[in-house]
Amino acid sequence: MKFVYFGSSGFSRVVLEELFAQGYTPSLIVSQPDKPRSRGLKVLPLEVSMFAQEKHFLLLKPCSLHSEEFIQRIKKESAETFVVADYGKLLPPELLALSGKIPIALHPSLLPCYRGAAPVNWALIHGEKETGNTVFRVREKLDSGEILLQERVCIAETDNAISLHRKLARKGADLLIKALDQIKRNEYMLTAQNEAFASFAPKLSKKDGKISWDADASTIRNLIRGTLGWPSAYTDYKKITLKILETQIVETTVTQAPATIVRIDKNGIYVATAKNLICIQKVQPQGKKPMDAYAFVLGHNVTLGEQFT
RNA sequence: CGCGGGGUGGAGCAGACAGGUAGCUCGCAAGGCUCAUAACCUUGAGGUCAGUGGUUCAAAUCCACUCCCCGCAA
Repeated sequence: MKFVYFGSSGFSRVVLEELFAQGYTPSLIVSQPDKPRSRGLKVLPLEVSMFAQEKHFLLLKPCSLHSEEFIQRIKKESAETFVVADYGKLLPPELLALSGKIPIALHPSLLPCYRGAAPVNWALIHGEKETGNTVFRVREKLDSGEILLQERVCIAETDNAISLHRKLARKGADLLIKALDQIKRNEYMLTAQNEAFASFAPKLSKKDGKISWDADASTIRNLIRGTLGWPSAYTDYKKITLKILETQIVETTVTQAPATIVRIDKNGIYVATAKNLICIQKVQPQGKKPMDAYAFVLGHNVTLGEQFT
């Protein structure tokens, strides 16, 4: 079936790779324009664009989805459907109208929960035990269209934002394929979302990664899991900003003030929280590569009783 | 030319400003102590100090250039 793929991020790239691996190749890929990113003002293509270039797919990177030129180009494509996965912009009605059959999108949450830009991160931050994928009909309003297919996915205790994104992207591709086959045969069911249960998972910002040691250990650990990759959870030790990458909870009675280092051994740095200890196992100091927390201790004379800020 | 940190035995760091024997905390190896241990004690191996050129009697250290890694910002 001929379809146009809209996507831009790393998550979207994995989905696209899976579709490609299983023989579902879009006739055209639409990604976002290259943007200056990373240090040094370099203009780099986004993940989906890079994949498209590697595989020599037709690729468009329109600045505006409303432009006459772009609309005409899509019209000419006369695709049977559109597949959207983390494109990052809403598709305007005049564009959606160009999809032969219904346009569909993949969203890595159990809609109507966690609509928006960062559903996977927020599910982890909230300590959810379960999330999922939803394939829905693209409507003008964000993540609000009728549901075609939905699949539940367990969140493991060891999952983090990176592993869960990857897991959901792979499973999501399978779900999209199922939906594409249904659309092809005109054998799909649309179920309206229950607006009463809708919730929103907004884009994260750097501030969201700041650790409050006043919270309990599991809340802190969930933040660390949910923000891994970007923006990452961080705290300050003396003048150094530390990203906290891996932790473990140690259930015990805490007598020291939150943020106090109460124990150090080869497993890492044990820090007091409002409830239980959290053992920091892996960190990344600013300007450095990720390292074992104990390695950081060795080089920086970390001592008991010191506090993170 | 967006801002900034960094590259020193296997790991993390000090030494650099005020050039002059390669240092610290670990790890590793061998031995000892111990009921025992990730504890303690002895001893040991392991470095062209990212690279190239320059200054100098002498460069990890000063100067110039190059390569690589990372944080912020976007």
